[in-house]
Amino acid sequence: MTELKLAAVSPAETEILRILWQLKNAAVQQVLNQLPPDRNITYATVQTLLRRLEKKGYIKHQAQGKAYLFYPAVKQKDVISKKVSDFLDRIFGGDPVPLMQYLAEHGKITADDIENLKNIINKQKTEDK
Amino acid sequence: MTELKLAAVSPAETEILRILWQLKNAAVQQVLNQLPPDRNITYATVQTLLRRLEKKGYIKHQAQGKAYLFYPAVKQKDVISKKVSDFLDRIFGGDPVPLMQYLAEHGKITADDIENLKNIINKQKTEDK
DNA sequence: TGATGACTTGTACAAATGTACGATATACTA
DNA sequence: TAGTATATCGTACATTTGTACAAGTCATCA
Repeated sequence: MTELKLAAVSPAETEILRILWQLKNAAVQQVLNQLPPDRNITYATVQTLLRRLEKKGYIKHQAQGKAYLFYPAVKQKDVISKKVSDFLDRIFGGDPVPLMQYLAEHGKITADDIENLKNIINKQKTEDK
Repeated sequence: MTELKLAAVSPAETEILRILWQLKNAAVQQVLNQLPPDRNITYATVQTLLRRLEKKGYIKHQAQGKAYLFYPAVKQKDVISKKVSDFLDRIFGGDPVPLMQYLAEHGKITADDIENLKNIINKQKTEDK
């Protein structure tokens, strides 16, 4: 249970962080390219977001020639954990079931996905923490 | 597909709105009581949040003696739809599966819940929009 | 070597957010 | 009817957030 004692990640920052996790590491430009086409945002803005994430301690960077290569400094799981739990509290009072339901109804979830979930929770019952 | 053309609901506002949906209608004090005990927030703050929600068009009120009785003016489904989809985009690039997975792993989901989900998606296949 | 272009740094700034105080109005009680 | 508790209203205010320009820097190419 690694507690995250860092300043909160804002929504826009989360978006950037997600891309960094995905690419492992990236320069400003690469992050920008990875954003959805309809996401109108400039190079400068992405840069600011990265700077802020670094200041908050979520990412680090290393020089790579002229540019900086940014990379995550925190475990994805920890950040997601906090984000999801906050989100759940706010919108469903903490109960995950309605969210699952919502996703099943509107989230392009397949029967296979459900099968996998079943396996996940079965495995957990086995481990029986 | 009712488009919500209202100003975005902030996280703190969402929390209040959720309680209003739950109680159908409530005065400031009742909303305050419904908040988690560890949620340190004053009467005045809840009041401000309610005022903002009303200004944004998400709730309305009617006088009830000295106090106001607030009640939702938008469908829960519409707000949740937008919130979840934004959240998903930011944190998982829009893919609902990782979130489902996360919930299954950490979300106190039971085998029965999964069974219900299966029914939901099966029914959808049937409707086959 | 000097210009070109890609980068970083410094800075800005309006709007949104979270939080709440003080003043005023009002219903109820003794 | 006067006092008390309870509400609303007007305001405030520090931060955070989203977004971005302009100036300075440095590697590379012609």
